[in-house]
Amino acid sequence: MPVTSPRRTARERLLDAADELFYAEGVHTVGIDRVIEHAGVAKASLYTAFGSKDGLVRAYLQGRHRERRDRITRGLDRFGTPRDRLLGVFDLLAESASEPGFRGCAFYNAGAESDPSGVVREESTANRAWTRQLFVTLAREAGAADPEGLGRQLVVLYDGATTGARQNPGPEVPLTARRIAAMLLDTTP
Amino acid sequence: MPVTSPRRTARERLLDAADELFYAEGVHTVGIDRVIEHAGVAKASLYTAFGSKDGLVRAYLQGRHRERRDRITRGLDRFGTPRDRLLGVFDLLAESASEPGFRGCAFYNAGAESDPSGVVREESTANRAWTRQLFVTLAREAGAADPEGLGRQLVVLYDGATTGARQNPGPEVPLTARRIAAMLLDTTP
DNA sequence: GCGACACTAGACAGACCTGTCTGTTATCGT
DNA sequence: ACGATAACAGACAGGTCTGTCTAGTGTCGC
Repeated sequence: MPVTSPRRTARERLLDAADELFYAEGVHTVGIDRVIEHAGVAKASLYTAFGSKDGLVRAYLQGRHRERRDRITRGLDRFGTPRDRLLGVFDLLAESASEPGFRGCAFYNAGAESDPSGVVREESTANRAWTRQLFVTLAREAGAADPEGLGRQLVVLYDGATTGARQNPGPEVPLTARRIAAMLLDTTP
Repeated sequence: MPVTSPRRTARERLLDAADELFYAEGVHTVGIDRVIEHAGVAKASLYTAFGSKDGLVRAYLQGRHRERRDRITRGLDRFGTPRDRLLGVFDLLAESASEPGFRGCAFYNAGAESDPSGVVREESTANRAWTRQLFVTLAREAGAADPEGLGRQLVVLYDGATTGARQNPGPEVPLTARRIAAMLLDTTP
């Protein structure tokens, strides 16, 4: 098999289409037919690859989680000091929030109109747990006296920045959060 | 007519049912039939009173906005100093977030899975504008050097607290936001 | 008493949704 | 060459959704 498959598999195209449509319009609003049409794929291929719409939604959210993790961990490499790495999370959010098509947190959006039990909840808590742990770790590396407490505060800022940027796209809101985070770092060294 | 009407009108019962069901399960998830059944009302009554489901959604959001405004303005009366009044907004959120059935911001939840144009967007921006103005006013009364800037920061905290409390009900997250807000007030007097 | 009005009950249309099933075509390892 | 596998196209079933329409019921002012 070649390194880059000449023909993308149906599963990949489905996942790409789902990612695009689900994020832009919502997992509930977008129906199966829209996804398979956008992917150029037969309906049976979806059900052999993912089993159900729930399975596709789960794969979509898992992909969002993995991509977000990779983007952040890779993006933080460019920052030198622990302090800059911590604040860098907000810089990266400012970049994401400036890209066209930014619509806030995919997990929150998916969960807002789904029954709380089920696929969305699971993937959402996994994603949130990772974010929280990221901030705690960065706070510890930055020499915070209470890394757990500072991590909790940073999560509030991060959530607020994401929510605000959703209604108000652009880097402004995340950078406002970044400024508050910097103040937290400075006053509790 | 008596002061308290003996029989609640169909419109009122519909609005109550919509408020309960839409907030708990989402405007998109809950269908017309669920609402009229819960209200004990005929379908025609809904369409003569509100014209369409969109009309009912708009009335639901307007009611949420009005109730939230009243609860906050009334709730802030118990606080004395301008500083306490500003931080009191977070205390009130902590109380709301502790009530059973708290599910975060009704406007964000409704907007997460709706097309951006339309009813939800309009009511949502109205609600956000009011919140923002509230914080700017309170910041000014508290003697902030830059009320607009501080207001923006407080909105980020408020959004973060609401979002966090949705996934993690109880007073903890709003009180974390309150602590950060207090720090902002103290460091920029 | 009576007309206006608000409301109820429920059938119905037309659209859309998920999921299944049939049958056909193409590609690939052996 | 050939069987397995993957993917195609699309009809179909069964359900749910919004919104309309018909027809009947009660209540209130006058």
